[in-house]
Amino acid sequence: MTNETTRDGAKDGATQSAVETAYHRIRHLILTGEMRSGDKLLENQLAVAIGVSRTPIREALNRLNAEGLVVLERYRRGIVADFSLDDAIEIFRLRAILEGHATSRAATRISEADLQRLQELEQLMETQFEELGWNEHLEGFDKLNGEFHAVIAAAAESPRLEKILASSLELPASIFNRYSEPVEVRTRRTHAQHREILAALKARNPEWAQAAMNAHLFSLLPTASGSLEHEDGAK
Amino acid sequence: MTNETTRDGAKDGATQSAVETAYHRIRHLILTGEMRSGDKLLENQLAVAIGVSRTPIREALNRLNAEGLVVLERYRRGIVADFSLDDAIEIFRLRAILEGHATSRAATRISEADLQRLQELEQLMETQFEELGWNEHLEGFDKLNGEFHAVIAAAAESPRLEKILASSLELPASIFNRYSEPVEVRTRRTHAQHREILAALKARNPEWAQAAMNAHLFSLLPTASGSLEHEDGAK
DNA sequence: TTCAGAAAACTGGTATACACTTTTTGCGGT
DNA sequence: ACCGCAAAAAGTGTATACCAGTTTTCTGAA
Repeated sequence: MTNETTRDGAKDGATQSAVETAYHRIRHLILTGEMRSGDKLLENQLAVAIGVSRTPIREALNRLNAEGLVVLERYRRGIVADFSLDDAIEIFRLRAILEGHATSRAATRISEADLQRLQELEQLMETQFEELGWNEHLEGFDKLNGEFHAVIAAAAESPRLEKILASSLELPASIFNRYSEPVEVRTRRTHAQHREILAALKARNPEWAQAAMNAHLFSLLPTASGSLEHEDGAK
Repeated sequence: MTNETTRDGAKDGATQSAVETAYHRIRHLILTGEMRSGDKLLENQLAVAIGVSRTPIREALNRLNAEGLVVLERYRRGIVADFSLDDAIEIFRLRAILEGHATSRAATRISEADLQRLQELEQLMETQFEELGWNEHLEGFDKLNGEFHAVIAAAAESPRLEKILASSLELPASIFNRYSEPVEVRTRRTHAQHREILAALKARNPEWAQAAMNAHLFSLLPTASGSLEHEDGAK
C-alpha cells in the first residue's frame, strides 16, 4: 500500500519499528487471505519482501504464533495456521462470552463521541453495501466492521479484555467465509443487529446490549449455538 | 539452579530452547516476587545471569510483555509490571467469567483420571496445610493450586480458552496477597470451595460447577464482586 | 515406484557492530 | 543545597555474519 521501497518512509511523526512493520504486514497477508492455510513463511524471503532483516521478522512471527495465526515448530519453517470448523466454533463461542461482557460494560461507560462514531461506521457500512453490492463491498466492510467492534471493546474500559479480543480471537476472513452462511443471507441481518446493539448502547441498557451482541455473534456461525443456555446457570 | 556453565546441559530427552529457559526463569522471578514491580530488566544482565545471549532474552521479554507481566517501551529498559487494585479486580473478573465457563464445560467432559487427580491435589493441599501451618505452606500450595486450576482448564477442551487463562490472566503472588484477604481467613474457605467444585464436577453438573468456581474466584478478591449480576441478563 | 543416503535449505542461537534514545553524570550558575 | 543543561554513559533496536542442529529436497540405486 505504501510506496516505500526500502524501509520506513513515513514522513509522519512516529516511525514504526521494524517489528511492527513486519508484524502488521504479515498479519494482513494472513487475515485478508493473501496467504492461505499451510503456506510457508520463510524468514529470509519475508525479510527481503518487507525490507528488514531476519531479526524483526522472527519477532513478528513469534507474536503471530502466540496469537494463533502462525504455527511454529522448532527447526521447522513457519506455516500459516489452519482453522477447522471446531476452531471457528471455539473462537466464536469465546468471542460471544467476552464481547458480550464487553458490550455490557460499554453500555454504562461509552462516551457520546464513541456512540456517534459507531452510528457513523454503521452508516458507512450500509451505504457502501448499497453502492457496491454484495461481493465488492467486502474489503472495506471488514475494516469498518472491525472498527465497530473495536470501539465497543475499547469502551468497556477493561484493557486486558480489549487485548484478548484483539489478539487471541481473530479468524482470517477467508476461513470465516468458508464456515459462515453466504454473504447474501447474513449481510442484511448484520446491519439490523448492529443497529440493535447501537440502540441498546444508546439506551444504556447493559443486559440488552449484551444480549444483542451475543445474538449477533452466534448468528454469524450458526453451528456455534447451544452454549449460551449454560451461561445463565450462574444465577 | 541447574549446574550448567555454558549452554543446556540437560541430558534429558528434549533440551529446552534458550527462549523457553529464559522465559520460565524470568517469569518465575516475577510471579514469586523475587523481582518486584518497577524492578529493571536489563537484557545484558539477564543474558549473563541466565547464560544465554541477548537474542532469546529479548524474545522472552516480549512474551512476558504480551502477557502483561513486563512493561516494554521502545528504547526504554523493561521493568516488572505494576498491578493496581483495579488491575487485580479486572483480572479476577475475567478469570471468573472464563474459568467459570471452563468449569462448566469441564463438568461434562472431564475424565475419571483427572477427577482422581483433582481429589489428590486437594488432599495434598489440605495435609500440607495441616502440617506446615499458615505461612510456610504457601510455596507448595501455589504450585498445587495452580495445577488444580490448570487441570480443570485443560478438561474444558478449549485450547484457546486454556491458553488465555494460562497466559493473560496471571497475577504475581505478592500482588495477590496485597489485595486479597489475609491467608488465615481465606485458606479454610478455599479448601471448602475446592471440595465443592470437585463435587459439582463429579456430579457432572455444569451449572453447579460454574457457580462454585465463580463463588470461589470472587471470594478471593471481595472487591471484585457486583458484576456477575450482569452475566445472566443474557437469558 | 520406492527408498536410503547425500546435499541443500532453514531455523535457533551466538557474537559483534552501530544508530538512535534514554538515563545518568557532572558542571556552572544561582 | 538546588536547578538546568550539556556531555558522557548506558541501553535498546536492527543489521550482519556465522555455525550447529534439523528438516526438507534431491538424487540415484534397487
